[in-house]
Amino acid sequence: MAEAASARKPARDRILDTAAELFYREGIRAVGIDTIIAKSGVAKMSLYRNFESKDDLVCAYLERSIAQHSAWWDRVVARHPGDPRAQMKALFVALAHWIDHPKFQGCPFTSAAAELRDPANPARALALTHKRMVRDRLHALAVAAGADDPDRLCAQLQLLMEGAYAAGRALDLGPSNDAVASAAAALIDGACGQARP
Amino acid sequence: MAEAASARKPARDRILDTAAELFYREGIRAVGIDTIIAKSGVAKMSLYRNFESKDDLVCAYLERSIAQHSAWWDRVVARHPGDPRAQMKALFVALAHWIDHPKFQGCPFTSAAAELRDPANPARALALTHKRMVRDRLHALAVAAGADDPDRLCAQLQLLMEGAYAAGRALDLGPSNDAVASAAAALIDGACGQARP
DNA sequence: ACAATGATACAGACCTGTCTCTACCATCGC
DNA sequence: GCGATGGTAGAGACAGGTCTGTATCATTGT
Repeated sequence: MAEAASARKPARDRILDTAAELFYREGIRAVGIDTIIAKSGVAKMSLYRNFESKDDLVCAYLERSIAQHSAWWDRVVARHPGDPRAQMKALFVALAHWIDHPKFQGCPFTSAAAELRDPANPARALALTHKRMVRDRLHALAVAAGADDPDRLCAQLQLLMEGAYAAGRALDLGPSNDAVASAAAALIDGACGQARP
Repeated sequence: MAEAASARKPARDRILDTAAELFYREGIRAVGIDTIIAKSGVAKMSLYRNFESKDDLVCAYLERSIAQHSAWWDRVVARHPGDPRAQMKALFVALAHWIDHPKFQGCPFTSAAAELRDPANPARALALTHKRMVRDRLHALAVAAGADDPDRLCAQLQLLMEGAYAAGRALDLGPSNDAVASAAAALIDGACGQARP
């Protein structure tokens, strides 16, 4: 009776799962509607009954990715309650691990913004809004850690974060995970003085 | 007798100029052949007589960009002969300026790699080869500057470089130019000990 | 019987690449 | 001098494919 889990899920979920995997792995513009419906075993009308358009599907994909990223961030931060400096460092260690994952293909939001240049594209707006949210979170951590210049530390760390995404498998620049965490630690320690361990 | 310079240039140059501007500003996949020939005032057959295919044109665009980037690098480095530490820092200061230029739209090679995911695509290969060349150059500078761990410093600096490209206008993360140069200086000085000024 | 879904055909737009035809202009034979 | 010739380039039609999105019909599970 019970089939494979994927077939039991409602059509909308199967579509979104397939679209997310393909969009991330092969790019948004490179993946057509026909490919998505073929790979998810769904009728085209089931897709267009659940999503207004491809753009709408792309937005749903990005929104789900934002939620996943946010949950990941919360999980990492929760491992060092009350210690913002350790939280920041842990984020970069976790990022380094994610970059080494075989399925890693760069930052989905940066890639989406690179593919969708039209400033009016709602998917692009989603990606940019997310980046701004990450910056705000980093900034709050920098303030909490007592950085001498939180703005600067926050900007530096986001540069590093973006660089780590870009230089990972997306550009296959070899093992850079060590460099990510060490550079972040150097910048954090340098900016927070030697106050409170 | 003498017309505008643009009209006097041979067709191939006009095509390449137009394609480079459009590819960089709007993305490679977003710009079609018809747009290029319309904007450069050239016949379609003139394009296909000078370039085998669109892929070939994309490769020519990237090759020219590589040459321009290489010349830019040489110019910056030449300002501090025999002083690799100053050369590295100057590269990041120059990069910060370039990021603030109104026409800046991210790293053309990173964008190309994000748009062209097929590993067999020759344009993608060009972009990745160029990134590797940049790393080698950075590595040579790190060695010449007497870094304690040149591999690590080189990796960190390239992370920073990629991050600066990604976090610039491409993601409009506000003024980060100061952060780029200061982070680079902090990493360089930290890695080179306090030896030779 | 009914609602959701699969399958498929189709319309309209766009994209790459080919083909034909014409115009211009420099060079060469005479 | 001067007309013929050949190379370069503009204009536009066209073929073949792909993409998004719609409409129609069959199927299945309850």
